[in-house]
Amino acid sequence: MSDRKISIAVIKRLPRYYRYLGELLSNDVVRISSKELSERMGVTASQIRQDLNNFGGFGQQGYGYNVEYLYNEIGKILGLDKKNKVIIIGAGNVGQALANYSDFQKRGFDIIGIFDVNPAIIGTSVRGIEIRSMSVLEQFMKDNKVDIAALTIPKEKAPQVAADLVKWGIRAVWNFAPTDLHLPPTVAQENVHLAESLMRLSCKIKTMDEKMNKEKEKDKK
Amino acid sequence: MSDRKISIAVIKRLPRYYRYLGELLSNDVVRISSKELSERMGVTASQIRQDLNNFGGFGQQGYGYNVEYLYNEIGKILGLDKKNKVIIIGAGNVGQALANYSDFQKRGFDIIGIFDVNPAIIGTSVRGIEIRSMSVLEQFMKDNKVDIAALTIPKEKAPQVAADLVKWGIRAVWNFAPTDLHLPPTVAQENVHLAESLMRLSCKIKTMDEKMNKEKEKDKK
DNA sequence: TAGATTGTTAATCGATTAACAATC
DNA sequence: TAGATTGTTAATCGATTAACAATC
Repeated sequence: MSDRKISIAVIKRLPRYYRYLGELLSNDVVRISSKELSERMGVTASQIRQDLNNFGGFGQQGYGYNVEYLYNEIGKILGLDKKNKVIIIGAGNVGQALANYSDFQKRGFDIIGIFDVNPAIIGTSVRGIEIRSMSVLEQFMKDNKVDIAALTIPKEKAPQVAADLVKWGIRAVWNFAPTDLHLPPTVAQENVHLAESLMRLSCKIKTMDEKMNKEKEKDKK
Repeated sequence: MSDRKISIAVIKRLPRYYRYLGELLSNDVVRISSKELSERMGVTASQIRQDLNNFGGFGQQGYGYNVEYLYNEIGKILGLDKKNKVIIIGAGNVGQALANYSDFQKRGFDIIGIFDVNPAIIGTSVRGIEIRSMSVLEQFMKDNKVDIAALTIPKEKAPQVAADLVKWGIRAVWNFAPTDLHLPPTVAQENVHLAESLMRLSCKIKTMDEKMNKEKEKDKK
């Protein structure tokens, strides 16, 4: 099997393929060619074939790709064929939003615990999951094989909590705190930095303004 | 001035520079060299100099960069020197989380309206902002110069609402719905696809497992 | 068999890194 | 002036696209 190292660029695109294939599947489309998929997705057919070939030949010459098969194979690559146990650290607005987001459960991500330091909410429930005290987190980690921790806590606390989680055997950190965590290379990491996303959006508005101004100037001449 | 087209790769990195410079600034650091910044951020000094030079010479040979000046200049590039008016479409969990996130206000993003279709919550307030009916959105857009709309609504409704917003003059869409919006090239767009981020995380766990298994096999020999 | 479409190699493009002259 | 560090050009690297032989 492939010793090829899958580039981060390819991994970034996989969930989007998965989403499009899921839609095709629910529309009862049986087969699709890289050309047709490329037109729907707005990418090149070449890229699709190149990407998929990183994982082995999923298609068939003269036919294309079987939608259901390809959907399932990409699901396996993404690790969606087995359950992941998730805990949420920080039951603020974002933490509660994650807990309430049913799509995650559907994809095999089971939220098995929510933790917070605020005594006012410890003991209450979100979606049937009790909010526990941070003081019982270590014991909880010993009792449960937790895969993923979503960090929705203030940036000041995030590095220490992340270090503790690593010590207690976490396998992946989904970081919503606006700071960079320095995790060992054995622990997977994904950052969701909403403030940065919003700044990029603002930056893009500015770029567009300038582009339009330039075009106006050109029109004048 | 520069006719250079700023690549999307550079724009993606700018908010992170901005964050690090903000931290240096609050630690009263006056000047910094690309070398020192590169060590803190885990990127090459070459890349920092290359990136910053897209926008003109912010540094000084033999000295480095003035932290406050550079911070403000990048802020301007990101469009943070002027206020942005933001509305939130969809007052569910994510919409409410955004409304409650005070960091945005600090950076000049003013949330001036929240909209929803649910009669049970229309009229109530989040952070002092009244939740309005979607039926008054068109009039609201006429009365207010809205820059950015955060879409935190189900994916089925997102394309139509986005099209309406474009018609009514929105300048940028911050899309949280798990679907691709096809906006005209004059409207800026940023997608936050949480489910995709979580899948990538799961994929990375898998990749690490395989890597570790391979190393174990090697150790056996 | 003829047509279609993949898998894969080669060519191109763009982004990152290295190197160094310019200059504070 | 000597040392430091930028701005910028050149070299390298990796990712994307094009092309086409293999094959269903």
